[in-house]
Formats: sequence, C-alpha cells, structure tokens
Amino acid sequence: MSGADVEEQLRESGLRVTRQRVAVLTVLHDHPHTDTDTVIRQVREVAGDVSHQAVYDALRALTEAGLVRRIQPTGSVARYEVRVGDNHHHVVCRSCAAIADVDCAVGEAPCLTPSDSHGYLIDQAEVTYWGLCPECAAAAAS
Amino acid sequence: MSGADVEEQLRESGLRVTRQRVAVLTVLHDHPHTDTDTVIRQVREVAGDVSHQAVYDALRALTEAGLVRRIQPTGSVARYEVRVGDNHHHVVCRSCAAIADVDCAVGEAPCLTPSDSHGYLIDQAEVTYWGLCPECAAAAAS
DNA sequence: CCGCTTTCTGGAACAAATCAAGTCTTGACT
DNA sequence: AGTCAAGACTTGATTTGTTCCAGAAAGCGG
Repeated sequence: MSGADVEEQLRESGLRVTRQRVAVLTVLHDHPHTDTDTVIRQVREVAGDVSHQAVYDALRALTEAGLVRRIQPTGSVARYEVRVGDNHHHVVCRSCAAIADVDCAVGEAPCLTPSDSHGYLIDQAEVTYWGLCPECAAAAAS
Repeated sequence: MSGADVEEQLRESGLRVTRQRVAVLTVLHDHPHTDTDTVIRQVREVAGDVSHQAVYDALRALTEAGLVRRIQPTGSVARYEVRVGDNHHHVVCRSCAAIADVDCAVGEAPCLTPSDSHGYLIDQAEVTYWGLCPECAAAAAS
C-alpha cells in the first residue's frame, strides 16, 4: 500500500492526514501484530521524532475509525494490525508469543454463534488458537 | 465446593495448603471471572489481612497448577476462573465488560482447528464472543 | 516437636497506559 | 491568500497493574 493510499484511507474515515498517522499506518502495514512499543520505535525510524503519546493517540483514533484492530492475547501487551473486515483469527505461541494469521473459514462475522448467548447481542466471534510455533516446538522436542 | 474439597485440590496438585490459597480458590468458586483487584478485596473479607503479593503469587501458582484459568480479553485486566478442563468459552460485553460463560458445543480441546496452522502445534482454541449484554443492549436501544 | 523449605509480608520498583495543560497544525471558510 | 476553530501533538506527570526483593512466618515430612 502506498503513502497516497494511506492518506486516502485517513481522509475517508474523516481523520486528518498527519505525518504521524501516516507513519503509524504504514508501519502496521509492513509489520502486522506489532506491539505498541515496537510501533513507536518503527514510527520514529520512518518519521523522525514522534512522541509516544502521539502514537497512542493515533492508534486509538485509527482503532475507533476501524482502520486498525487491536488484539491482546492473555499475557501479552496490546498489539495492532491493519487487516480488518475479513474476520480472520490468530494463532499464538505459548512459548515465544509469536502471532500468525489464520484465515476464517466462514469469513463473515460472527463466524460462530454460541449455543447459549445468555441474552447477549453478539456481533463477533474472536478465535485465538494456542500452541507452539515451529521454532519453539523444535526446541521443546530436543 | 466446601473448604475441605478445596484443600484436597491443593494437595493433589502438590501445593501447600495455606489460608491465602484456600481463600483465593473459594473466592473464585463463588465469583467467576473476577479481576485481580476484586479477588484481593474478597480474599481479605473472608481471610482477614492478606498482602496483595500473596494473592498474585497464589493466582500464579494456581494457574500453573491448572486449578484456575486466566483470561484477558482485549482492553480488560486479567481475570480468573475455576472452570477448567471443560473448554468452555466466553461472551464479553463491549460496553460494560461483563463476562458470561458459553458452553463449548464440542467440549474437548481444541474444539476448532484452523484451516492453515502455519506449522504451529495447536492444543487449544479459545473463542471470545463480543457483543452487548442484555442491560447494555437495552440502554443502547433507548 | 524440629527443622527444612516454601510461602507470605511489606515495601519498593517497574512498565504500560492514560491524563493534563499548553502549543502547533490542518483544512474549511471568508 | 488570510483567518480561525477544531483537532492533533509535545512534554511531563500520574495512575494502574504487576513484579522483584529481603526478611519473617508457616506448612509439612521426619
């Protein structure tokens, strides 16, 4: 995705186009599942000095606008990704916390419906697969 | 579950039986999906003075022993529950963060298997349904 | 009952995230 | 082009959730 596309995306969502936000979006496009701290460092590489607060603000604004999605598996810090709308899921390594995408077989949210919703109005089913990544599985086997 | 049962559970897991641990387990039995801070307050109600550190230690020890399960939906603090082994899932209210249990139709982990596991060795599929609880749905409608 | 080991206590430290006040920038409207 | 208000950014402090540490206390096998 080019810088112009990113700018267009921002405008369409009614957000102002700023150097910081473009940088955040670009970084997330290039590095999915990035935690906040890494986003801050990457943003500074491509956009020079940016306060951590600006990154936090940008991430929240982008999340509210639906341009990025926030995920937070148990035991991890918040991570962000730009793949939204396709209702895909994640597989997380118990050992090293690596995350990989898993396409949803159904595709549309909610792809699953619970047996008993307890009166809740459910709009999304988020699936997290837990296991070991290839590297950690190999290390554990030896 | 009685106090004696709780003690037995601890012993079977090779953990020492302490007033603090019994209190933590009992509190979790009575109040599922409780966050750490609430656990601390409840434990102090039933067991008198207990340091917050003891509660953190107990929660970690119990989690490692498999007696309690830690869940942490995006945007929430860590919560704990005693239902383990039946691979049930959760429905979370986007508005008030209330949590309810949802029985798994399959029952055994992993109840789902991804289309492409990327080489990961998957042992569990955790499903979180997102939506609005009955109270918040009613409030939103009015 | 004794002593070893684990656990608990109390305090401090730490990291992640949020809040607050003031300054600067964007983009719409003369 | 110039002005202006809403919104974004910066700096720095604060809150929140969690962990680390050293010494005291308690559980449990002998």
